[in-house]
Amino acid sequence: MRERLLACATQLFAERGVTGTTMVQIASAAGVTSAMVHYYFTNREKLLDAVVDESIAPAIAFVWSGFDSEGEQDPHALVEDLVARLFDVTARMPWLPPLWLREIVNEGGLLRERMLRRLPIDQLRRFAARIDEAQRVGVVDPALEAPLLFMSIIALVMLPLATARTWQSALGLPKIDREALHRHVTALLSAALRVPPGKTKTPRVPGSAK
Amino acid sequence: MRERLLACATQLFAERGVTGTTMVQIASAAGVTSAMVHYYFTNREKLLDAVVDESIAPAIAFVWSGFDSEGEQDPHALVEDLVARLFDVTARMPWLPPLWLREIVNEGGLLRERMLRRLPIDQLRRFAARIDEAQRVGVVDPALEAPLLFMSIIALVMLPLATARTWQSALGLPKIDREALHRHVTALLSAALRVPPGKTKTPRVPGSAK
Amino acid sequence: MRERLLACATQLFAERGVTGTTMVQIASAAGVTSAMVHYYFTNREKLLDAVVDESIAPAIAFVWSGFDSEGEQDPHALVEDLVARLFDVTARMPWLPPLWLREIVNEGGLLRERMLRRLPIDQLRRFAARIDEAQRVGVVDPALEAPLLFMSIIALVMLPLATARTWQSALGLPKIDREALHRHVTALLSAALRVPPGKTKTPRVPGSAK
Amino acid sequence: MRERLLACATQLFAERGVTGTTMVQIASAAGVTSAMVHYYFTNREKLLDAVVDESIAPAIAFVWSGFDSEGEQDPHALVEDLVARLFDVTARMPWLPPLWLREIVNEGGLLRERMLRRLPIDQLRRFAARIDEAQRVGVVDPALEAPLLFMSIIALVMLPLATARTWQSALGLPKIDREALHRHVTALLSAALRVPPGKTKTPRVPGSAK
DNA sequence: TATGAATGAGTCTTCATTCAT
DNA sequence: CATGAATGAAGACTCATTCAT
Repeated sequence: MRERLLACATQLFAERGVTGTTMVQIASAAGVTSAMVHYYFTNREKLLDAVVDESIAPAIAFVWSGFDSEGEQDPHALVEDLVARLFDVTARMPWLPPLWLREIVNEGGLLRERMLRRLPIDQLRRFAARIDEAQRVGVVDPALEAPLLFMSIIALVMLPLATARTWQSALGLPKIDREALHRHVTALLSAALRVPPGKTKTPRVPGSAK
Repeated sequence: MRERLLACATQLFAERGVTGTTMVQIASAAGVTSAMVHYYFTNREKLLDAVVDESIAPAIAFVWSGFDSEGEQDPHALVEDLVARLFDVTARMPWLPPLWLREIVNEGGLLRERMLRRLPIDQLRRFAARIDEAQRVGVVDPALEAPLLFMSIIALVMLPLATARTWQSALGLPKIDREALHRHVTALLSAALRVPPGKTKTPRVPGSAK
Repeated sequence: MRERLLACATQLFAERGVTGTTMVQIASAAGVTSAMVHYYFTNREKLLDAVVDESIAPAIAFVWSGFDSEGEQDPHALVEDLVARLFDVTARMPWLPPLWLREIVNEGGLLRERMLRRLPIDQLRRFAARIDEAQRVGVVDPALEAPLLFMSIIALVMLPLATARTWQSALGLPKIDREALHRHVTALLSAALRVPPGKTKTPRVPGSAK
Repeated sequence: MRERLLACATQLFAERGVTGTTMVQIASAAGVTSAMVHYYFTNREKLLDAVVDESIAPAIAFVWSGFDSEGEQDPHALVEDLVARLFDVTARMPWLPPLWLREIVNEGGLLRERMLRRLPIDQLRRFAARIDEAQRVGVVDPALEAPLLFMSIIALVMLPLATARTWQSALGLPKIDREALHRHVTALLSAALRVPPGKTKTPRVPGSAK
């Protein structure tokens, strides 16, 4: 029952936003009384904690899993892998993109504070560091801002996925196809990382010269 | 007073979300009673209408202004111009990115329905068409999905801007610098559009052969 | 303007009840702002006073006018005259019956207290006294309760007139015709007053015997 | 609790009118919070529905009960019976007369629409038809308007009962005595129905002549 | 006279929360 | 575990009233 309620809460938070979802709605989505939600989570606040800890955090952890272990990795493969993991996790948890955009990324998002503490800051920093190094080595276009790249990746994947089914189709535009989006983002990013022909220069790897 | 209230409403909607903002909050942000908000807007619904019509729609219109007139334009310049306009408008209206992300792009956003009717669908479609043609002509990397490109641009610019001041700085990461972001996005997109060296082929312009 | 507002107020009070009518409604019915109503009447309370004093009281006074002067009068003619005056006044002031029923006769009516002070109690009492005497003299059926007769008359005339146009017609019953109602009430009352054949006895007028 | 609230609501509606009664008043009359009224009735509108359906309609139904079954009935006895039932029901439900007058009979009454659908129109029509026939047969004074008679009866009984305790006593007139009123109305009506001596003629029963 | 702007109190309604069962 | 009954606080909205212009 507890998981059921948690799932319903997560789902509804993604659909209607946290502020827009009442305890009764969550309860009746799970087929029980709102008193049950209090029985299991005591509080609205504690329910939000649970959603962050038990729904969102694991999803994020998955995205970064495998980043650590794979010691020296080609930055291109690294990014490609990251994108793949994002598509993987959002396929299994379609509530992630809207929830992420609305309640975590956004200023004033209600899950933000809670999520901040759980973000893999170290990994984010290491990711930026690795890109930066790749730029210095001349494997990645130095025009990019290494610290901003991760957010760009997130944006490219998550935002289109967060726009509901109705969005594009309502405009008469083609519905977003996950496959197409995956190809599109991968193409876009790999082209963006690539060092432009003219700029190719001897990598200024520290110690490489002499 | 009316404009003042509208500005406060827009601002608060961006900060706390539409559902998270009460009439009293809007009123007292403007230094008046909540009754005044009803005096000028009659309704919460009508207030939302006004925010869409008078705050958001003009901002969006600006982004697309100048798209029509400039008949035949190089797609690279086109994209660059679009990005520039996005940075221009968000500099003057910093509430736009969070509001856009939370209440318009997102599934279940409360301004969504209202905004859908006012979106420049024709221009969106023409933009996609122009990219598509540029791909056929061989001026833009054919690996990209033309209909998705616009959303990618929006995502790359808006999402980082929507993450509040606290976001990155809280992580110990460098605060997002608009200038840096502009350079970053421009670099990323121009690299992405560029046709990769190997792929360069004779443009298959319809009717050009024979 | 003052009279205009008073007329609108009276009309609306009759249509929607006093509690159901707002100052703004009255004002806009007269084509002005609600501030004007306060300008002329200072208060909602004072407006009610004015409606009672200047709209209702005169109407009631008219009903009783001519009762005093006509010294000794046949009770049958007296009742017939009363009914006639009721039909006369309600023809000119169609708002009277609903207002009377809802706000004056009824327990908790908002104009009640105010009207009580202005009711021609003396005349009511004299009317009852005269009927009573007529019963003792044997000109009116002694089975009737003299003190209740006046209210019966009011009821027979006012209540049907207070039922709006829609009432009877909505039921598929014939719309109430003032002429028919007048005939009906007159017939009903004159038959009711008449001393039944068998009961006719020598009038027990005090002092008449000897 | 639900019945308690319903009773309080009905009572207060009768005393102060529907518009003049707030949810809080009803709630605190029952010793609970206004939220409870919403708990049981969801809505003010639905509360009004409930009052009509569960308080008023049954009372009205009782008045007409026994009208159908008694096949051929003397119109005089019929009217007498109707009056008796009206006195019966109002003795048990003293809120009926004021509520009836203010909110159902009156133009703009708030329970009107709701009650219209539940009125025993057929019976009203059959009642008029029966009186009409009695007039043709010569058993009832033909000067009366058959379709108006029912309303006259209602008026004669309900209006005096609706005038609160304070009404007559405030005027120094004797308080209305139910017994006296019953006798008075019965006497008045039976005299009114009776065919006047002179007019007695051979009933023009269809088919009786020849 | 007449208005528009402004307010404070009050009304209906919703919702998180509690608690006895 | 699960519910129904109950509450208090808050939110949207209305309305009488005031006042400067």
